[in-house]
Order: sequence, then C-alpha cells, then structure tokens
Amino acid sequence: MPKISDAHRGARRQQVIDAAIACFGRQGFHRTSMQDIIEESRMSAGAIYRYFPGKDAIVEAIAEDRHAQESAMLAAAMAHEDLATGLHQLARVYFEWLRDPAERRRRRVTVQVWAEALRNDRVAATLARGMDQRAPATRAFRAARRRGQLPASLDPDALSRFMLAVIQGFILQQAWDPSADVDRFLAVVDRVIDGLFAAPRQISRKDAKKRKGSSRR
Amino acid sequence: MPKISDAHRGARRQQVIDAAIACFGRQGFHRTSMQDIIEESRMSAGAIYRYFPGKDAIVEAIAEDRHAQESAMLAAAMAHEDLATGLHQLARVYFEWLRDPAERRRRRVTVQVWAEALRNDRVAATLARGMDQRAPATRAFRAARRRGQLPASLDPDALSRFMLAVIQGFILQQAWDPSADVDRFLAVVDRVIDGLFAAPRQISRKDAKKRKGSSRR
Amino acid sequence: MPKISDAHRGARRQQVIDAAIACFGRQGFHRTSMQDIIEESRMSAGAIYRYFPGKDAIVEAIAEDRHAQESAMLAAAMAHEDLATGLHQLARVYFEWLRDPAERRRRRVTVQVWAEALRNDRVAATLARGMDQRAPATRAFRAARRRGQLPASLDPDALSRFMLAVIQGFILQQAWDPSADVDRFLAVVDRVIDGLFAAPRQISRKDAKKRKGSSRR
Amino acid sequence: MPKISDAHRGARRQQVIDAAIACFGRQGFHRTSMQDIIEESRMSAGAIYRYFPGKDAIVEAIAEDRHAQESAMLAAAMAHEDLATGLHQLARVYFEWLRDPAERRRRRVTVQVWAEALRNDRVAATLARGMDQRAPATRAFRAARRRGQLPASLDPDALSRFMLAVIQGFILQQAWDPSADVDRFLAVVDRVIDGLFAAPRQISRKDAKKRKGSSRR
DNA sequence: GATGAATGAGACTTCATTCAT
DNA sequence: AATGAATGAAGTCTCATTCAT
Repeated sequence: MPKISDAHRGARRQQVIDAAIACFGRQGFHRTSMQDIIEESRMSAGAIYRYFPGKDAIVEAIAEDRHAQESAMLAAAMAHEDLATGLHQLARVYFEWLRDPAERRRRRVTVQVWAEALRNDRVAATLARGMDQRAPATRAFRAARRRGQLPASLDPDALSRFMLAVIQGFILQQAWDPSADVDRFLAVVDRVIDGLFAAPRQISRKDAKKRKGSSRR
Repeated sequence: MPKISDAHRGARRQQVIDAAIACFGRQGFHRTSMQDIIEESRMSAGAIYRYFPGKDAIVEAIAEDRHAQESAMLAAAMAHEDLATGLHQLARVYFEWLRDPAERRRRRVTVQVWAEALRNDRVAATLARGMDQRAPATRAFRAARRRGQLPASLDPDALSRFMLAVIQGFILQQAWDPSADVDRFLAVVDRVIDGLFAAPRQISRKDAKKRKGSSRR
Repeated sequence: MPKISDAHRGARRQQVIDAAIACFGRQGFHRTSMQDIIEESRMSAGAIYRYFPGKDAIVEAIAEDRHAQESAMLAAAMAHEDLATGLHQLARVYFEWLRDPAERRRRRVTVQVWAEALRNDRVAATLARGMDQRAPATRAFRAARRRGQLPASLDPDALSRFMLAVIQGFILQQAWDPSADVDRFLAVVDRVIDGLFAAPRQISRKDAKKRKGSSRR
Repeated sequence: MPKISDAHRGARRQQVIDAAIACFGRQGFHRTSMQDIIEESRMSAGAIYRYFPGKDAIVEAIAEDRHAQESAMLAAAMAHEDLATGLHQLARVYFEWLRDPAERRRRRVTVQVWAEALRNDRVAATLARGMDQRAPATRAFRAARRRGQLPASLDPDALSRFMLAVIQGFILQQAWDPSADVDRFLAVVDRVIDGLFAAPRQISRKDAKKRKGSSRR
C-alpha cells in the first residue's frame, strides 16, 4: 500500500518538472534556485524533496523525459521500409516539433542538459542511451549499404551520428537565435539526404589528392 | 618601476584562462569555484581580479578566444576559389583540430559556453558574431547557386547554417563520448558536400507528396 | 504549519536589532561583521537574512526605531498649551531618557546612524522625517511670536532647529564622555528657555555694531 | 639629515589629507578604499604608506587638523574681556566658517570623525582635547558668575558644554541638509546668549513644581 | 503528507597592506 | 624614494537541504 498513490506521485513530479523547465529556460539551471522552482511549482520546500532527492535529480528527470519523447519520435520515424523515406520522415517530424514555441523554450533547457551531462553521470547516461537509439537507423544504413544503395566508404554508425548532429546543431542555433528559419534548413536537410543516395559526382584527381594531403592518415 | 607590459598582462590573462579551461573541463563552470581557478592558476585571489572583473568575465574571455580561433580557421578555409574544395578544406581543418586531445578537453568547455550563452548576453553576443562569420560561406553559396552549381531551392544562409550545425553536432557528441570516430564522420561529411553539388536523384511523386503533407505551409 | 506569526516576526527582528545595537555600540557599525551580529543574536546566518535583506537594512531599522520613539516623545512633550512649559517638559523628558545607562549605550549607535545618513539615503530619509517632526514646535513658536511672547527677529523654524541642536550636541558629548553631567546641562537648558521669553537685555550700540561688522550681508 | 625634508613631508601629508577629505565627504570613511585615496591624491599605494602608517592614521590626522583650526578659532574668539561679546564673537566666527561651501563639505567628514571617535581611541583623544579647550570659556563663565552676571544655578562647565552643543548640533543638521539657514540660526544663538545674562522671567510656582516633579532626585 | 523556518557551509569579491623592482 | 602588482584574510550573502510542527 503505497503512501502516495502512483498517480498522485506522477502528477506531483510533473508539476515540479514543468516548473523547473520554466525556470531553467528563463534563467538557466545554475541561476535557478530551489526557491524559484518552489515558487513556480506552487509547492513547498519540504514537498519537493518528497518527490525528488535533490536538485540534480530534477535535471536528471528532465533529461529522462526528453529522452523518452525523442525515442518515441525516432522509432516512429524509422519504422519505414524505405530508408530515404524514413530519413525524410525523421527530419520532418523532428523539425515540426521545433516549430512549437513552447517546445522552443524547452529546447533551451535541452542545451543546458547537454552541458550538464559533462558533470553529471546520470544525465550523461541518459544521453548515452539517447545516442544508442540510433541503432535502428544504423542498422538500416548498414542494410542499405549492403544493398548497394550507399557507398561502402560510408560508415553506418557515422551516418546515423551525422543525422543526429545535424538536428542537434540546429537545436543549438535555434536556442541562440529563435529566428533561425526551420523551413529553409529543412530543405537543405532533405537535399542532403537525397544526395547521400545519389551517384557521387566525379571527383577530379587533383581534388582528391588535396583532401588526402591535409588529412592525417 | 614594476609597470606591467602588455605582454605580461596577456600572459597573466592566459594563465587564468588556461587554468579556468582546465577546471571547467573537469567540473563544469558552475561547479568550479574561484578558489579552484586560483589554485590551478597558482595565482592569488586578488591577482585574478586584476585581470578579470569577475568569474563571468573569464567565460566571456574563453568564448572570445574560441571565437577568434574559429574565425581564423573559417576564413582560411573559405579562401578558396572553388566552393566544393573550400568546404572540404573547412571540414578537414576543423576535424583535424578536434583530433588534438588537448583540444578535446577544451571542447568540453565549448559546450558549456554554448549553454552559458543562454543566460549571459556577452557570451551570446560573441557566439552571434561567430554565427555571423558564416557570411563569406553564405556568399559563396549564393554565387554557386547563381552559377547553377546548386539548386535554387537551397537557401544560401540555410546551407551555411547546415555546415556549422554538422560541426557543432559532432563537437557535442565527441564531448559526451570522446571515442566518437573523427575519420568516419569526416568521410560522411565529404560525401554530403559532394552530394550537394551532384545532380539530385529522381524523387518519386509519392515521396514528394508525403514530405509536403506533413510540412506546414 | 509553522507559519510565523507577526508577533514572532517582530520578536525575531527585535532580536537582531538588539544584537546589532550591542555590537555597533561596542565596535561601531563598520567594524561589526555580520558574523558578530549572528553570534550575538544567537541566530544563524541564513535566519537573519530572512528578516533583513542586508546589513544596511539593519541600521535602517535601528534608525527607524529611534525615530519612532523620539517622535512619540516629542509629540507627548509638545502637547502642552503653554509653549514654555512644553519646552521645559521636552527637555526634561529627553534628558531623563539619557540617564538610563542602557540608553546611553544605544546613544553611541545613534551617533553612528548620524554618520551613516551621509552615505545611506534611506537612513537620511528617516532622519529627515525626524527633523520634520519639529513642525508642531515650529508652529507653536510661530503662534507665540504672533502673540508677542517672542521677538519678531526669531525665526520659528530656526528656534525649533536650535532646540534640537542642543539635544543633539549633548548626545554627542555624552557619547564621547559618559560622565557629562545631565543635571547641570539641563539647568542651563531650562535657563535658556526662560531667557527666550524674557525681555532682552539692553544691547549697547557698540556691541551691536561689532556683531554686524563680521557678519556677511 | 632627514631623508625627506620636513617641508616635503608636510606637503605630501597634506596632499593625502586633502584627497582623503574629498573622498570621505563623498562616500564616507568606510566606503572609501585606499585605492580611492590613492587615485584622488595622484600618488602611489606605496608612497602613501611612507607618510601614514595606515588608513586609520589618516582619519586621525584629519581629526588633528580640525582640532588645530578650531582651537585657534576658539582662542581668538574668547580673547575678549567682555564675556557676552566674546560669546557673540565666537558664534559669529564659527558660523561664518560654516558658510564656506568647501568647508561644508569638510563638515561631512567632521560628522564621520565624531562617529569614528567611538571606536578609535586616538581620534577620541583628539576630540577630548577639543572639548578640553572649553577651559577658557568655562573660566570666563565662572568669573562672570562670581561677578553676579550669571545666576549661581548655572554651572560654568555646563554652560561651555552648552555653547559647543549648539554649534555641534547645527553642524550635524547642516551636514544632513545643506539648506539649513545659517543667519536665522545665528539670530537665535545671539538671542540666547543675551538671554543668559538677562534677568530671568518670573516663573510661576506651578511651573516650577511641574519641572521638579519629573526630574529624578 | 505538508509546511516553511532554520541551518551553515561555501560562494564570490574586496581591500589594506607589503615588497620586489 | 617611488611604484603598483601581488597577497590572502575577511567580508557579505546565497542556497540546497532538513526537520519541528
């Protein structure tokens, strides 16, 4: 017989998380005091500590929350038989999401979570699990490469990393400058996806040499 | 007459910045106390405040430092008559840089600077200037598009944003997981650059429709 | 539900004020550290800041406290139909007050509040309000002058300033030298009050000239 | 053979004192840092410490300075055969002095010196010597009393204290409110001096009783 | 379960003074 | 004699967390 029903517990936790996201988005994680969260959440100091062992646990929960949502999105998008279509779909879903102004505010918190991962192992672990969820995409790339749709020189893991990097980079840019245009960026992403599967242009011997020259092995 | 020379002043500031980078990379900006920086820099509390008005000013200086270096790199790389070659060059230079283990440690600080930009306007301004430096690249894209080397549907500004996003995203991933493989990622980037300039593959009517459907306007 | 009552809040504030007065009287405002007040008040650092926003606010509260007490005293003393009697009464009440050894210690703080007014506008405002409370006295002087009890040459405002100056000057002297004799000083004050209402002595032509000579205007 | 000639030493000390008075008048003793004085005096940190052992010594020197000037003024004013004339003279000289705007600024420092006396014994000693210089005035009062010009009930020491208190009180008031009118105040002082020597007005039995009633002893 | 007053370690910063040059 | 960079103790205040009610 739990003293706090799970539903109640969940609602209370969400109340704290929402307040924390509002505060963190406004002033950043480290400028936000527990007092700020307490006031925003309209709870008492003591009450919050019934639902979270400490301030760090709140960021961890936020990271976890994001992770769950993004996982779902990723899974849904990649559940497509054709890889190219799946990738376009993924980009579309993701960038649609970024259009929501409320979501944009939350994104500011995401950037902070990224920084927090560098000194909070639990947050790092959550993000790592997020990175691991590229696995289906990676597998799809591997299959496509085996089928000859992608050149052998492209590492499937690097490909999925790349797709994520593009999204992460844009999130960053939009956090700094909310006027960054989603549509135009998305058009480039679409083009890039198509480019991956197109026949490569003929590269002149000269260019190829140059590139190799400055690369370390 | 112990009047400090500009050289001495610069050296002293660097001493602080180096210590701060070491500390921030280890424990993060907010977990690092001035005392930590003082000890790491082997200076006295008072001395540091002769060179920086406060803790925030140190991050600002770090951001400024990075900005200067990246600007130089960007300018050098883009000073190439052929756009494709310039982009390959840029990617190469950047990713070479990331290979340096010392640089990798500094990258962790970069991620924190990104987060800091959300609550420190001076840092934000520095990063904004960094984003502004895409201008030459944007111009080059525009010229290429005019020459028909790039499709009209690709916005030059979005293109340069994209290139930066790729780099930023990878920096992020490498900060979390230093084992992220630079070479394999770079191969993808190279391929993507080439893809931009290649003739697009034929897109089926169905695919095109799907994409449009979920896009807003 | 440990919500503090107004009474508790008042008691706590008084606890701080009492401790502060003890410390300030002993070592002066600026030699007193918050730590000193914390120890004297047997509270914790954080607790004090629940009741006062900072060290300055404590002096301000002390100034306000004194102001309230002196106002009451002044009002009570001047509530007399006959002006001369009222003034004698005022002097008596005030100097009686100064006899209390505990009050003498508090007086040392008063002197510091006076100095503090020169650099703290809120303290200055409180003192200004204190000076404004001469108004009833000034009005009484004006009425007495109209009735011919005081010479037209005596400015009512200057008269009330004068009465206050006498008291302030003595407070100062007693702060420096607690052995300053209250009774003997009070006798002089009484005599001076009577002298104001007495017929002026004949002033020789010579004396009057001398005075005028060194005066400007 | 002194390393620093006395003249040079004196000039340097004065340079510091002037700077300190400017700073103290502006921001108060405790808000003024040595750095402020250093800049105002256009000297170096090291140099100041050649002429003063520390910050406290500067206030002490200022107190000493004031003391010397006021002593001279007091002595000059009281060097008059007729006591009443001497007192009028004293008031006149003093209040003339207060008219000088530069002097008014210095007065702000005087108030701080008064407060400082409560925690700096050397300043206290200087002020005590200042109070001691009432001696000639006290003696003159005693003589006048012996000659029957003053009632026996007036203590000579209290009388000279009183005269000083009036001046000190006004200095205080003018420090807080520079618009306090010197002339009108002086007129009251003149009247009071005359009143001391005039025949007291008849005091009704009732009034006398009332006064006694509230007095202790 | 909830409340919010209390705790106290520790954060950033200032500043009087010293001393190598 | 002078300089001013350096020192480091000490100051004010904040804040995550606890616990009596």
